[in-house]
Amino acid sequence: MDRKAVTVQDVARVAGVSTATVSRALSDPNKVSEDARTAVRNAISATGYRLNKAARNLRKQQAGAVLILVPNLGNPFFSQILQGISAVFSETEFSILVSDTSDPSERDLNLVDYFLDRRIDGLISLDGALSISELELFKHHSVDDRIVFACEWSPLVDFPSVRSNNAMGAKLAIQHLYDLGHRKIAHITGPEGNVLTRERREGMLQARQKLNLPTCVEWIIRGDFSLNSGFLAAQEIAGMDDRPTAVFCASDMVAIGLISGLKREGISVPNDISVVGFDDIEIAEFCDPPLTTIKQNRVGLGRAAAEQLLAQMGARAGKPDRILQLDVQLQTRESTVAPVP
Amino acid sequence: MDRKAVTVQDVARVAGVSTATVSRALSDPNKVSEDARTAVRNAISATGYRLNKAARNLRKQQAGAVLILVPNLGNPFFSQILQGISAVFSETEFSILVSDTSDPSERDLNLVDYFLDRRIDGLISLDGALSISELELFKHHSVDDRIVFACEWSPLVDFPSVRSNNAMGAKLAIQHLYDLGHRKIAHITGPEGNVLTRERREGMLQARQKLNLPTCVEWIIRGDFSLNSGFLAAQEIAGMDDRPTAVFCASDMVAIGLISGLKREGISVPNDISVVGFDDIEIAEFCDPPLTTIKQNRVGLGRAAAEQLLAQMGARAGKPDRILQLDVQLQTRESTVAPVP
DNA sequence: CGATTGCTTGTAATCGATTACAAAAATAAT
DNA sequence: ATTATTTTTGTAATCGATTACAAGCAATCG
Repeated sequence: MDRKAVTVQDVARVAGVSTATVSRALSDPNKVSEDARTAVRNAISATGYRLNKAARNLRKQQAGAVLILVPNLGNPFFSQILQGISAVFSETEFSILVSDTSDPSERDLNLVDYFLDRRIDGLISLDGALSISELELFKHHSVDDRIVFACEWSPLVDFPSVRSNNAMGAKLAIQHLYDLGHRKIAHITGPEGNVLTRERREGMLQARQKLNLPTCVEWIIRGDFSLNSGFLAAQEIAGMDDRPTAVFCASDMVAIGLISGLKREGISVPNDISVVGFDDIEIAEFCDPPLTTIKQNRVGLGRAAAEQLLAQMGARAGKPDRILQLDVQLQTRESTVAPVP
Repeated sequence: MDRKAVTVQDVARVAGVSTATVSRALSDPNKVSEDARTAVRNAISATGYRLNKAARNLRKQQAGAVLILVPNLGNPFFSQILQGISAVFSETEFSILVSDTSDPSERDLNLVDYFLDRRIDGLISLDGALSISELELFKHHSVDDRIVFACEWSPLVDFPSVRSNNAMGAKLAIQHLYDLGHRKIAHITGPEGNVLTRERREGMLQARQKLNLPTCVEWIIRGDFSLNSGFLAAQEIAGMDDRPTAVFCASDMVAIGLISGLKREGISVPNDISVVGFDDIEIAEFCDPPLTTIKQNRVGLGRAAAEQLLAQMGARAGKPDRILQLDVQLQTRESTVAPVP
């Protein structure tokens, strides 16, 4: 670190070739003769040469990094997607920067500045709630072809996106409860304005309609994906005249909060009320009772998003501009049973 | 993005000064006259100039980034520390790179290469299990003064470290159980070789000795911080001739798995056995029963580690604390009660 | 045999900001 | 008024890799 850096110049001198040849030997070996190639290789190991990324980035006008926008780093759900993304990029030249959009100290920095400052070459956003002005800036500076949404997405633009089939998940959940014999099914939603909330609620309403299930507005309870919102919903349900026999929750966290709350109200799960979650977080299996839920392939989702971004950054000509929807599965456990007659 | 970049040259021309003055106006404004400063400021907004990080980094021989090593990104415990780290660095010039040490694809790359390739200026490791060869390489290339451990640390070296007072946590847990009247207290450890496992076990043994509690080897059960290891430990406990009346778990996840497993065995928490966790993860409050646990200040820990690294890198006036130990608190909930006589 | 093509190589400009050095201007001191 | 000192400024070298351009050389072709 301290000793003066070894540069291509040094390698060139030792190898008895020019710097251009060294550089070519590194980036595109077939452009160089066999002799030169081995000479360079030897010189590199003799000198202990290491390529300087900053110099390359400056010359090539790139950053060598991508930014991952996470709504909440403290949420295990997102961090597993991050794991998938990380796995893909670790095999490339790109480093990954991580930024938490819930962090107010990051909020003052315009996202597009990351691009303009040449700090990143691409962006994966797990946050669908980017402001319209931010999104317009992306287009205005024409960096919109280097952005991918993962998990969540913005309904305001048609950027490429990788997501789970949320509507399908909702349908699987409702169908499962229906098959068990439930007819009075409640739903605890996610936060208003969130695309996942919308997709899951729509999917549920469609399934409900198709099965001719009664729809009681009281049974659609506003939540926000959090443990606490589930806990609060339990009180609401406990106070209902016409109680549902099953509840489909927009997330596992809500479901766990709900179960905790229902117990507090003296209502047993699954005996009195069946509960279905969404996500299949790790802990779902160890709840009491173990949670029936909709399983998302989070790591796969991250991987797919990363691959998509790499494709876009590589082949700028053919932009697939697609929406990739990953299937979800019903994971049956013990929080759902047939209703007592 | 596409249009030719605006450089200091352009700003200099518009402002009617030299590039040196522009650069100085940006990095050290008091080195420049008031007139020049405003002229530069105006020229910058007139031209829409943005500083090119790659060029600066090249010239200043730095990377403008720090690497955060996380043992497992999918674990919410670590990601909250990350949140604290992120909050600090977002106010600086540094970007944060994140790498998952459990990811095999990252394993082939020597960590010290990140430094040698000038991709990072500093490193925060949440993983205490770095190999001795890796640690020696750090010293050999004298980058060891730009490394900080957070949460975990390596007993093989004396790099600066920010950690929770794990022994204190263990003592608080044992004392709490003792005060409730428990005398037969079991412990489910973390994975062997882990420093946190060691600290928590030692702290527990010390507290136990001080209180003159019986120590039955059977009551020290090997775990690995995971839900499943807690679940398995339940079976072990159920099969004991002399059952403990309380269990202190090395992590909340273990505790939750344990409670789930005990229920499966027909053993009730807290009526038959009291349980204490460690970490106070968000869900601990919503378990059934809500979990008594040792609360760590994870975000604070991340912040402290970040501040420490900044101090070491010289970017900030700093405290030279080599080892910073953060206090932990007992969080009493309903998983612990007095034992039935 | 001269001309054309293809492969390999080297020279030198380039990416954009920083800074050593020296000169110029402004201020203080004698 | 002159010298010494400080402040402000500009010129040009520098960081290290990439690549446009041109040239050298051998092989192929008519």
